[in-house]
Amino acid sequence: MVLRITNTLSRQKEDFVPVDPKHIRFYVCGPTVYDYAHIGNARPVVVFDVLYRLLKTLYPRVTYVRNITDIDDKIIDASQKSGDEIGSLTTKFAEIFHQDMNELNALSPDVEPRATDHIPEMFEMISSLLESGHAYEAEGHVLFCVRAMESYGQLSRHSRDELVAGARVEVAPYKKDPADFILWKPSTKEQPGWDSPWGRGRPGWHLECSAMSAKHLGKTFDIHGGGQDLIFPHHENEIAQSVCSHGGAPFVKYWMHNGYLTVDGEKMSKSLGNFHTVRDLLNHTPGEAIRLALLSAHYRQPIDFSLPALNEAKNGMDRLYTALRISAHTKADRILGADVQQALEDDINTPQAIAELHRLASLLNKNPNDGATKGALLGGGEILGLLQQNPESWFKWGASDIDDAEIEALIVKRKEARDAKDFTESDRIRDELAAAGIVLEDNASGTSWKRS
RNA sequence: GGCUCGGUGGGAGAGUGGCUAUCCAGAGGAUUGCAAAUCCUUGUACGCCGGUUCGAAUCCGGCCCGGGCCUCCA
Repeated sequence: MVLRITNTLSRQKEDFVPVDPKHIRFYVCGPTVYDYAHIGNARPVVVFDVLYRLLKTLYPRVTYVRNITDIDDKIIDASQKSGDEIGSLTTKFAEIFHQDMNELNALSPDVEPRATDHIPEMFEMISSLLESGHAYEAEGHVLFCVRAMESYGQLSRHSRDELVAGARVEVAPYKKDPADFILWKPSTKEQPGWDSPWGRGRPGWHLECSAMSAKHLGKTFDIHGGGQDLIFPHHENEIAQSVCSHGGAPFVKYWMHNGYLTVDGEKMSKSLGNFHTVRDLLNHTPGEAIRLALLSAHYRQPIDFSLPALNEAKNGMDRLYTALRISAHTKADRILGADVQQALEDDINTPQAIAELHRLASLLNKNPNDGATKGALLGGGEILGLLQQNPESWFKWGASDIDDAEIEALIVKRKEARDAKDFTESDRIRDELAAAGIVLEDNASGTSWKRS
């Protein structure tokens, strides 16, 4: 079986044929660091992390690039509101982003370029576009001229003529056509800026990804991912900039886009108050449960995120970890089973892969000494970025009024009561622990416990 | 209006031209001092109408309903 992925360019599932099978290169649009990451930001990170892990098992070398946008008008606004300098603001939120994504078991990309480190590359790209007649200067701005690109609109299937003809917002007076977009814009004295051949200013939003992907992956590379909402205009404009500044060289072979995340059935937004930051969720749910929730629907489907859904994901992880706990003394070598691999090779079908994990868990529950099954469960978990800790620490995760030593002491007391057939006392202790959120499980090897 | 993605059992959510998805919840049973966990058994399903086919929830056409995008957005 070969890897198959749905390519937004064709809207079809295609066999993945690498540009260079010895070296896979892919790029995902990363965060704009001006605030805490929300759960919607986490979805592409987690989804493309699974793709990254899969590619690494299939090919000898993979370079994964995910940028950090550290110059943007939203950042400027946040800086003015908070009074923090832009540099310290972006450093702070980039660090928070890293911590949060680490809690979700997302691997670091191989390269994590920052926009502000690539201003010279952006200059180069703008110059090239001006020279080739794909861009023009107007009132301190440099704009991409959509009319100069015959194939503009292919990814989003927008007709260039329609985009040129109609616009639903007021068109800036310096634009030749409403669909033209900014490559470089002037900065006031208060705004951050760089001296450029076109005056002091800052880059337009789309430019950085074109400049950074070319620098770190080359003009033509395999996969570019991001959220569905980036198809237009962001990715469409990336294609325009890259193709036109690279003499028509193909840009990206496979475009992948993850679906939207809603919260309680409604689009997440600050005004609706249904806004979950990853950090908030991590305060009362372990990262792997959040990760499972994000992977429980196929990446292209919309996913509704809610606290009950999150709780169900937690239960799902509990079930998988229970099988590992039952087989704790079984030696196993981690191995990626064929069923999990095939599920993921089929357009990253994570729900199918998770179902396979559950099948393996059932097998292991029936036969805890089966090292091969345990190895397959661990290996399948690994490629999904799940089951990365030992079961005991999983079940002891969380805070309660009672600490581990007290729990253990009460369990010893309960055992003494049970040995003496004093079930009134042993049940009283169990109830006391239950009231504190501790659930006991008696089994052949003794009593284990977990925080519920 | 243009583009686009969907409508599967109580809930979540895959998949396939004919064969149990899986998980949660429900029912019954095994096990247990009683539980918990686990195991076994178990009900209700593929929006509507046509067509192709020996056979369609799965392919084709039409219709109904819902979501998203159309220059802030993962």
